[in-house]
Amino acid sequence: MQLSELEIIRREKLEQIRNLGINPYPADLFPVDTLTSEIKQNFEEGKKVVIAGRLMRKKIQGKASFGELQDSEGRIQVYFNRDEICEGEDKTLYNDVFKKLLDLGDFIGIEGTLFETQVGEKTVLVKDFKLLSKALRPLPLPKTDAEGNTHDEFNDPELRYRQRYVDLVVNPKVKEVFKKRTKLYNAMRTFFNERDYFEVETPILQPIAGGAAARPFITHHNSLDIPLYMRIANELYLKRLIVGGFDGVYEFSKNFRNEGMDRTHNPEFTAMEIYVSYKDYNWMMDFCEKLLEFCAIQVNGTSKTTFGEHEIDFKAPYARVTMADSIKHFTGFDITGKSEDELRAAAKDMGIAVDATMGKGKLIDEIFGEKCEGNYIQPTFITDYPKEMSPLCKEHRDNPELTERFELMVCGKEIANAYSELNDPIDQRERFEAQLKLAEKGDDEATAFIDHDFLRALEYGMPPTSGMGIGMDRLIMYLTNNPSIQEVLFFPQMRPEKKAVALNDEEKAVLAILKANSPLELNALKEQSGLSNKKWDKTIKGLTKHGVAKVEKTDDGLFVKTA
RNA sequence: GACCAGUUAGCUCAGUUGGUAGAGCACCUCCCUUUUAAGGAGGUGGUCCUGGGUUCGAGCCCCAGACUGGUCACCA
Repeated sequence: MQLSELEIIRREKLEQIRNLGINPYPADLFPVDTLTSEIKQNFEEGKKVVIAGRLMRKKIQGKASFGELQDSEGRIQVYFNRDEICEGEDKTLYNDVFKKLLDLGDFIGIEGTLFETQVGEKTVLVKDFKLLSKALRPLPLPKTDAEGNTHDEFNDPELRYRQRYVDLVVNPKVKEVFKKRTKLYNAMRTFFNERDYFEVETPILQPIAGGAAARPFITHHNSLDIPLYMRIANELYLKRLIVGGFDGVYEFSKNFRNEGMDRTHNPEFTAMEIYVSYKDYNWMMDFCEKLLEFCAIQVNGTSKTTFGEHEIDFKAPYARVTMADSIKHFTGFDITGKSEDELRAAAKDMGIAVDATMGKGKLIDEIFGEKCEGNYIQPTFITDYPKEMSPLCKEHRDNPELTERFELMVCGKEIANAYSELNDPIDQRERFEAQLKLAEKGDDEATAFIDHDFLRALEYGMPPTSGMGIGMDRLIMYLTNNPSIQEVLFFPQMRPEKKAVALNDEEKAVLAILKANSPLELNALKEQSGLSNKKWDKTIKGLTKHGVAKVEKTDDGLFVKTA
C-alpha cells in the first residue's frame, strides 16, 4: 500500500509515542463521567470533569494551547497550559506528547476543570490527558465561520457514502439524520406497543419469495441442497402469525430486491408491516394517519415538515379519494363500468403508451400513475384499487371489480400500502393461479410461484384482518428533507471501489523469481527475467508502482525485495 | 439502459491558445500562556481516474473504459 506523506508522518509519531513508553492503544477503561453537551447545559465554574473524544482542533500558542474535543454529542473547547499539565520540571507531556505527537482525530481522555475564557467560551482547563487511540489517517476538516458558512466541507457523495464513518465524524448534520431515523423507529414501536401489538421476526431466507412482485436475490443452502431466496416482503409470514392467533403483529423488515438502483431505490430497504385482526382498511386509514402524526411530532417536534419546495403536514385526518374519483378529477374521464377497450382508447387519448397485453387493472393503474399520482402533495389516501393489481387484497364489499386497498400518497409518491386482507382461501388460490398464468405469459410483474403452505394456513382460517406496509426509508427521507435514499442509509449499496491490481505477464514472472529469492541484486534479477532493457524498465517500475516490490540502495549495490 | 456533468495534494477547489502543475485549509520547522473558520515567518507534499491515440510536447485535444452524481426510462 502506498502511504501519503501525512500517513508516514503519523506512523513515525506512533513510533515515537511508543518510544516514550506510552501505549497508543491502551486496553484499560477510561472513566468518562461527562459529555460535552452536559458541560454546556449545566456549566459550573471550577467543576471537575472527565471527558473523552477526538481532538478536532489544535491551536498552539507557545506554552499554552487551545483545542476542541469532539464526543458523541458535539464539541467543547479545551485549554492545554504547559504548567497545569506538567507541574514538575519535566515538560515532556506538553512539549512533546501534546504539541508534537498528538494529531487531529486522535482519541484522548481529559481530566480537567471548567472555566470561561475572556471571550466567554466555556472551556475545560486540562489538568491531565491520556492518549486513548492514535489516528493514522488525517480527517477532512470542514470549518464553520461566525456567519455559519462551512468552508472546505467534506461533500463528495462518493467519499461520504463509501467512508460513512468519516462523514459521521466531520459532518454533524449527517448524524442528526440517523438520530431521527432511530427516533422514527422508536416512535412507531411506542405507538404499536401501547396498543399491545406484538413485534416479531420472520424468515429472511425463504423457500419462496412471496408477498410482492419483484426479482429476488437467490442463494443456496448447502446441507439442504435447495435454493433459498432473500425475502422481497414478509407479508405472508405475518399473516400466518395472525392465523396462529396473534391479534396484532408487526415487523421492521429488511427486504431485498434485485432490481435497479437510483436515488429512491436501494437493493436492501426497510418496510414496516403491521397486521391487525378484526379490522378493515377503513380502520387502518384512521390508524395510519394517527400513527404518522405521532411519528412526525416525535421525530421533529411538529407535524409539519419541509420536503424540497413543499411543506407537508402530517396532522390527521388526511383526504380520502377513490381511484375512480381521482381519475375523474384530473382527466375528466369516468372509469366506472367501462370495458377494457374503452379504457385502452381513453388511455391512448391521454397520450399514455398502451399495448394489447394490458388488462383493465393495468390500464387504470397507468392512467392514475401518469395523470394523478404526482398531484398529491399533502398526505392523501387513494382507495379502491382494481382487483387484478392486488392479488392479496380482499374484494371490495360493494364492487367485485375493486379491492379494499389504499395507498397513502405524499409528495406524489406512495409511502404506505394497506388492505383488508384476503382471507378466503379459495379466492386466494384462484388469484395465485391467475398470477401464475400471467407469469407464464411473460408478465414479469406477476408472482410465478404458489405458496401452498400459505394457502394451507388460510384454509385453517384467518380472521378478518387489515394489514399495512410503510416504506421506512421513504418516510424518513420526507421527515429529514433528503431527496436521496443514500442519505438515510448508513451504508448505501455502491459498486466495488477498485478492481484488484492486475499485474501483466512480465510483472507476474519477475515477481515469481523474486518471491523465490528475496532480496535479490537488481542486475541478477534483470538477467534472470530475460527481458529486454525497455521491457525490464517498464516491468520493474510497474512492480514498485503497485507496491509489490521495492528497490533499495545499499553500499553493496541495488537490491530488489518483495514489499 | 440512454443522455448530461464530474474525477487535479489528506480535504475543498483553480488551472488561460496544448509549452516546467497552483491556492486555501491540513501537514512539517521556528516564534507566541485566555484564542476561535483565518496569529507571524519559512517549508514539504501530485498515479492530474485508467488505458490507448494525435503531437516535438497532453491535466487540457481524440477514442475506449472505470467510478460518482443528475435527468429520463424500467422497477414498487
